[in-house]
Amino acid sequence: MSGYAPSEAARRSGFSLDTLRYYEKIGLLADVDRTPGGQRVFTDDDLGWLVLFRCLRDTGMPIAQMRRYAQLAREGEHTVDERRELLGHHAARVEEQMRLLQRQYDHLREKIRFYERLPAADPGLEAGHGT
Amino acid sequence: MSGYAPSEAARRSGFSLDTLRYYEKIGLLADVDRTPGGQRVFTDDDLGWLVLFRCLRDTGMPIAQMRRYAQLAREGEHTVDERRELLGHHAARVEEQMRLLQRQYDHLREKIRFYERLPAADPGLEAGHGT
DNA sequence: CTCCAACCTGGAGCGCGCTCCAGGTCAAGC
DNA sequence: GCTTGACCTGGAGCGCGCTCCAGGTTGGAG
Repeated sequence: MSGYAPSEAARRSGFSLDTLRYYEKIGLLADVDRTPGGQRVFTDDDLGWLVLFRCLRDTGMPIAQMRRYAQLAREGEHTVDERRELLGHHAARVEEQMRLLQRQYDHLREKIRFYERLPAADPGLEAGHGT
Repeated sequence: MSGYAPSEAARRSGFSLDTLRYYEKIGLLADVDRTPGGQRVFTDDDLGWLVLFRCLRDTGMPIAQMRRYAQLAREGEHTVDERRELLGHHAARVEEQMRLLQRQYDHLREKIRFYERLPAADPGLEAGHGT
């Protein structure tokens, strides 16, 4: 149920092996278990963290902030408020990001609609900036 | 109506002066007008391009692809199909990007809801991976 | 005519998030 | 016991998209 080889953890998390090692090196993942010989063994808990990191990364959180979150979580219960605030602020930024993306997507779609009306079009419609 | 100093173009486009020069250097903006003394003068058409570049950039298009688009547009009418296709493919990627962002945002919100139920909570609810 | 802020060029440097490499170790299957 | 593929470490390198710098020029205001 628990105890995954590095390659298995990579497969399950979708991060590369190098990225997993990198995340440990910079302190995102801490205290990863080892075999007596020194090879990593990832737990379900580690995989849970990786799911979270993927979520935060995909929503554009810089690694420094993920590190801060992870450190707070390791410090224990008394950092709960700060963690909630950190995630809350991030969520607000993501909302803004989504609005911007939607707006620019609409622009893009409009531009494409312009092209789609062209085939039957009069030359002379060229509306600047590359049509 | 037309003919903006660099600083004015920067203000209007939201790109820095350095970025404007960089975009010209790499061939995104081509044939920017100059004063006899060599200083740039941006036209409304240039600003139109910059609006487009901002749209593409904000939606995650790599610069190399913007360059390709701009070059096609400069080559004339016969590249219209390819340009439409390029934008269409990009739009599809953007849609995927929006879906992912939404999904991860939902995850994030769920995590935050967990924190918001904590204040009145029993200790012992700590659900791993940093709560 | 003088001043000075805005502009020019070529090229180096940076911040981010990995990714790759060399040279060595570990461990499961035969 | 041997082989071999997965794994280890430390550190260098990379791709992207700018950003900054030095050292010099321009051009409008007074």
